[in-house]
Amino acid sequence: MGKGELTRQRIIEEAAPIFNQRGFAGCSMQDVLDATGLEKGGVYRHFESKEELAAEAFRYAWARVAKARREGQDAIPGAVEKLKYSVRRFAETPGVFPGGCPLMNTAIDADDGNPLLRSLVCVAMKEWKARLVSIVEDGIAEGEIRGEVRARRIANTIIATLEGALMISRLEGNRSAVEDARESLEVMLAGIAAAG
Amino acid sequence: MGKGELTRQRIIEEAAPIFNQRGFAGCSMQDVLDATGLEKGGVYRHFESKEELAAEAFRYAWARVAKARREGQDAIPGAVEKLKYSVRRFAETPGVFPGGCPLMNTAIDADDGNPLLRSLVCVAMKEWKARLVSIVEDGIAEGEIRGEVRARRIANTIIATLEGALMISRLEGNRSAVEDARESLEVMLAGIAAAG
DNA sequence: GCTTAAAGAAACCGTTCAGTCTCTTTTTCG
DNA sequence: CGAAAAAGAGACTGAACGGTTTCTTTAAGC
Repeated sequence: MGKGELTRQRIIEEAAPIFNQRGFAGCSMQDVLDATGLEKGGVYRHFESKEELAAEAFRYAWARVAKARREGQDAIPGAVEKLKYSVRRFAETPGVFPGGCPLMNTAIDADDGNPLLRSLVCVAMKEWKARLVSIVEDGIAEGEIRGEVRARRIANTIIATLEGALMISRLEGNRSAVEDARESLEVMLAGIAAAG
Repeated sequence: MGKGELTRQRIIEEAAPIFNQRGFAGCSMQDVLDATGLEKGGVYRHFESKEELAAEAFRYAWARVAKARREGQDAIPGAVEKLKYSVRRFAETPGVFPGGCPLMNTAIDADDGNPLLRSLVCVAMKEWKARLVSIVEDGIAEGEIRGEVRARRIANTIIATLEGALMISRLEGNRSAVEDARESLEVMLAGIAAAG
């Protein structure tokens, strides 16, 4: 990797927390210059616009967060246990990235404009949901989860409850909401397991 | 109400949807001028800063949304039924106000800055949660809800799930997430009722 | 209807915005 | 080491920013 690529990556890594904390409109290029110590020319050599930088910053932030949340999940046996682990893992890592969840932040920030960022969030959401759906469907196929359980409903509920709880927790400055969400989701997940 | 008060109110009503859609930093005073048809002097006579206008706009937007969600709730008998009604009502009115839920939007927009807006959101959240907690506690007192149920956990879960689902639904452009959230919450609420 | 105060228009302020361009410095590679 | 290419500094552009001020118009109270 040449020096240029290295600088480009460094800009993304420095800019990502700022964009995540202040949003696209709330983060100026001057903020990025201050954070990186570069000048305009140094940044605009690597990105042709603020939007492109914001898009790369989101990609980076989401990759970091998604990886942290996924960590250790593959080793967990059983669909219900895997889902419970996902929930627990989310509740245990509310502060992996400065500014909260990039998915939620960018979704709210871009849902009434900025088609590029919006489409990136859409893809990220689809992937996360697909991962959860696939775990549920595996569990149904294995006879571990009751057949009438609707996988999409479970996935939507897990994502919604966790993300909503994170919003509350960040607003209130404590972890009670994510902990409560975790407990409620565990009860729900216990309820989808097949009898016996 | 004099003409001045009327104009002030009109500015708030016209500005609120824009702030809710684009966020504080993403909405310029020029946008407000365009929406109201007024000039700078006409707006700044009634508000001493953009922040004050944004605060009033949030107050207005949240009052409108909260009222719509609360509508008809008092007439519902029984704690569990009241909670179910709240959930159903939320799921039925995802688009009461342009730009989605002002509580979530402003929470995300202001959680890393803007203390004034942040504090207003905090109060709104506290009130909503207290309302739900009080319904659950009433249900426990009446023997309708099991005594070991933790009211705060129920309230946090309902708010988190609904708000998170609304975020997903708005991102995806359909109602499936809020419908799934409603179903899951109804199952949870059925589960807190006392046996018999 | 006249007077007075409120309301609004519009020019204006300094600052910051995203983005461009030129020129210098630093790599990189033969 | 030396030449070519890449990287970065930093001045500059014009537009948009939030906010102020002055002056004109409109509405309200007697």
